[in-house]
Amino acid sequence: MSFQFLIESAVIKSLAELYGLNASNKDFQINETKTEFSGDYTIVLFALVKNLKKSPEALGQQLGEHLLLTNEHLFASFNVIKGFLNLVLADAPLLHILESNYQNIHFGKKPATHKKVMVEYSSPNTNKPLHLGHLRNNFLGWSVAEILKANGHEVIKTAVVNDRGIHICKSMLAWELYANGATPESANEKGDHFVGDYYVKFNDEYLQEIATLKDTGMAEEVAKKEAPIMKKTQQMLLDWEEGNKEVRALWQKMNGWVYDGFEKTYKKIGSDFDHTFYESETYLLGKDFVKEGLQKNILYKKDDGSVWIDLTAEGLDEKLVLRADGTSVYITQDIGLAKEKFENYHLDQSIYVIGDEQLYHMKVLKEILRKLGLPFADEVHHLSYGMVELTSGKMKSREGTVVDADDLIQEMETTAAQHTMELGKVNDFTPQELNKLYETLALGAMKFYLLRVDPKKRMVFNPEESIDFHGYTGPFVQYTYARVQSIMRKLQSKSTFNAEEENKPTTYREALLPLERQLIIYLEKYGNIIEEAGKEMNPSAVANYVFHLAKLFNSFYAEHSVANAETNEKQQLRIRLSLMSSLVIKSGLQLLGIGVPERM
RNA sequence: GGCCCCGUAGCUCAGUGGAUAGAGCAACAGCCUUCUAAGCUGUGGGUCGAACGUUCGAGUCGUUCCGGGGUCACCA
Repeated sequence: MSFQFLIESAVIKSLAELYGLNASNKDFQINETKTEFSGDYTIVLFALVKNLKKSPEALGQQLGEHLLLTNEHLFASFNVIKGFLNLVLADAPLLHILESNYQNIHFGKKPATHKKVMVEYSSPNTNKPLHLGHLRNNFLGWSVAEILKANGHEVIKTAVVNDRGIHICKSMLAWELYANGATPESANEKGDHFVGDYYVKFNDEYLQEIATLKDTGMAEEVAKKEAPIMKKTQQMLLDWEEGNKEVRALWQKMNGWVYDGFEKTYKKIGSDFDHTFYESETYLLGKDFVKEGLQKNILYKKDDGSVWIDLTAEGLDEKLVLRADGTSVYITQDIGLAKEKFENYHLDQSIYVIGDEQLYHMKVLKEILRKLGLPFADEVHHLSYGMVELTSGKMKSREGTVVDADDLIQEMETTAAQHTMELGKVNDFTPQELNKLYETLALGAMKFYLLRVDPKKRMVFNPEESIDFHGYTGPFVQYTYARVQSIMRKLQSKSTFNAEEENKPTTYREALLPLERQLIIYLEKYGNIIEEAGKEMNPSAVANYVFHLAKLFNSFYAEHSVANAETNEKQQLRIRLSLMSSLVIKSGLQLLGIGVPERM
């Protein structure tokens, strides 16, 4: 029962008792009181004024008095300024929140809803290593899954690995032509990078062949099709589809290398999946729907035998769903896979974490599912996110500006090590402990940096900024957690400190000080944040919250001492405040996939 | 060109139709014989892309325009 809800209910009740008004929470607004005014929560009265034919001031006065009278346990006082009724909460409910939750690791989380949700994210191609864009996708998908769990849903994390197709054949062919049997082991390279090199090699050769053909007077468009290396690749794809043993063996071998590499990266960044779909196993799905769609006249066949759907009435275009030769296109298998997901897992909702460049594609998919009359069509949700750009513009593999995920992590760890050494606070750590700390900080910085912005928006990756450990960053929040742990260690080492005593419920007689109040009120909102972040599927709401919480705690920390509190009662209170702050910070960071160090 | 998204401080971003638009970075000025200074406190910095409109009230909603991006593949 959040304060927000309690106040809402109290206001509705008062409006009924005072004026016989049957109001709902949509008829008025409750805001947090702005810092320049005194109060904790504010009722905005303007919307009510019309119905009640009263001046805002008079209404505020009457409502305030009535609220205070009927909820003396909740409110301490009120003031009215223009159309705003500012309410000050009493200490007792604040202390109650603190007392009953400062050790509650489930604080803010929702009870089970029995809603089953699948989150598909990551979904890499097996022809090159992961880059910065994949990181945003992975962090986002993982975090949204955790946030949905915190909202009480059952969540299944999945990846769809794009392991077949012409682009995969490109690296295979290049390896065959130029590798002389080299392997990741012989080259001493991570498997995904190794294969990626041959993908690059393919493109280099391809461009050269095009240039050569153009020199003979061939038009560029024709040259692109006629380049021998491209023809060989296409042949390889045909061989693959026919199940040619050698091609399949090569394919398996090279994909295996890539998976080894991916696994290392996933493990490092903490991505995990309950199930992985492989396109090589799903790409034939969906063809049945084409037959069905033709029978129902939802789809139509062109003269060349290709099958289309007309979505012009929906404001979209005509879209091919099956090639003239009867082979699937991307959307064909998507239709099949969508059904597979719902039927095999009995889902209530299916979320796709995919970049916004595919907004149109996903819209088309949903529309086709709807037209086919599939009952789950409306429960397909595209969680689209914006591209990550560099300060210099877009990442372009051709210009070598793609930020590689593994490199980036390595760089961040190096930076974390530098900062840590300079500060010299953990000189007694073992090398293992140090490495663990660097990893926690590096990933904390990266994840926070990529998750703190609204997923829907494009974002700029600024290397210097991302590596910053001050201000609105992961390490800042982690630091705040470590600070609390440090306080507790200090207290426990004191002979006067008694753990038994510390756990006894306390009755507080001294009034809460402003920062103590603010902290409790802010901590109490955590549940609302989880709910909001879940509804919007937006981890940045959590990042924002947890940062402000850390900020607030640090102000409190600078202003008030825990160890040398004025009285024993204040010390007990501040210990609980500190514990609860660190607990919520840890919990919130966990939802972002970020760990906390005990010392840093 | 059609459709979709975005324009908020020098930079990166917050901002459920409500009070004098906020953070971080960068700049400047303070604070470590007391719990971790990866911190705290303060100062400066804005025509919320532009114009109309709706509203008691617009950064937020609507229309138009300007600027940026995405997409409209028998690519994925």
